[in-house]
Amino acid sequence: MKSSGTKPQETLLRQTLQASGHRYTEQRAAVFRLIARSRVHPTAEDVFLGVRTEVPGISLATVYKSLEMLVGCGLAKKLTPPDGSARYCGRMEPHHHARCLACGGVSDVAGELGNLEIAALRAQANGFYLVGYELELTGYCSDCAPPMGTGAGASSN
Amino acid sequence: MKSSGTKPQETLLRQTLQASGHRYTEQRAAVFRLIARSRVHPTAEDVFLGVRTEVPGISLATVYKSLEMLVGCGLAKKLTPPDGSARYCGRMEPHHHARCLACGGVSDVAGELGNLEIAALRAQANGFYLVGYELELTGYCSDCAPPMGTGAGASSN
DNA sequence: ATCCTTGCAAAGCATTTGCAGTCAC
DNA sequence: GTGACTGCAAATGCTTTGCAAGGAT
Repeated sequence: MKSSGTKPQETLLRQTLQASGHRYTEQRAAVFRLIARSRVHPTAEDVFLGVRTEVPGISLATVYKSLEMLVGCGLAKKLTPPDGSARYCGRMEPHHHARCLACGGVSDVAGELGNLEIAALRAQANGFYLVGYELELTGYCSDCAPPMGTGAGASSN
Repeated sequence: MKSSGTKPQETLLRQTLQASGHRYTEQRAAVFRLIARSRVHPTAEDVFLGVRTEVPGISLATVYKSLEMLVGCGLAKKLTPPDGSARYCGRMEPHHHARCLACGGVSDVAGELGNLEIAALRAQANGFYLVGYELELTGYCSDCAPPMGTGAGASSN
């Protein structure tokens, strides 16, 4: 195995923090590592519990502050389910989110909207300057059976 | 002008409530009317303040209960911005939501995802049974200038 | 040495809940 | 008449904040 003294991920964090006038700390690094690695969109509390194994003394307030700072720097994204607490996403490649109506879990779906679709949206969104988008799919994950004979249909609101 | 003693909107509400085993009350009707008519995605508090002009004695708790019930019946939709409080949407035609990064306002954008796009999502969402979706656009509304020379780009996460 | 960050505990909000009286059915 | 709904107020739970001590640059 090859080990480099400094992981590229850490370098990215250092540089991004510096660029936005923030300092690199053990706590922020640990929070970043955890959400970047996680695939389950942890809540702030999840991150807190997870990070405590690496940084035993960290406080929940620090986790909140770190998460918001990462979001501000573009290193994480905040998901806000209609129920319960906010969830964070550290994988920054373009993808959508699929939320299960039964178990509440949120999983990632690869892909992004096509250019035609985007162009159509721009045209419709009269006068709105489009910067980004967030597509959340709702339905039932493979572990949760749909409530029988549901007519397959996808409706926006 | 032609006036019918009972408005079609009220009938819809009555029937939907009955169908799901709930009762028709003045408070619920007022809440429903307000969000069905509103174009600004009011918060629970907004609804509370607005409905009080029609039903002076209504309480905030009742507004919350009514809103959640309407969402449960499919007569309203709940939007959960990453900041602040939940917003409700009573216009049920397919459309997207555009949230302004400057003023925080949410406006509607007509349209729905194309069938090709949906099919692609289904294919990607391996094992996920798709029921619906919610597309939120982020950017700057016509009243708020974008922070100058921003490279036009739309990125999902 | 400077000033940003941390950790703690308390505060702040939005939302929910328990309960007795009231109302729709 | 019965059971659901309302209004009130207290409770809950997530998130934020103030401040003194500690750490990064």
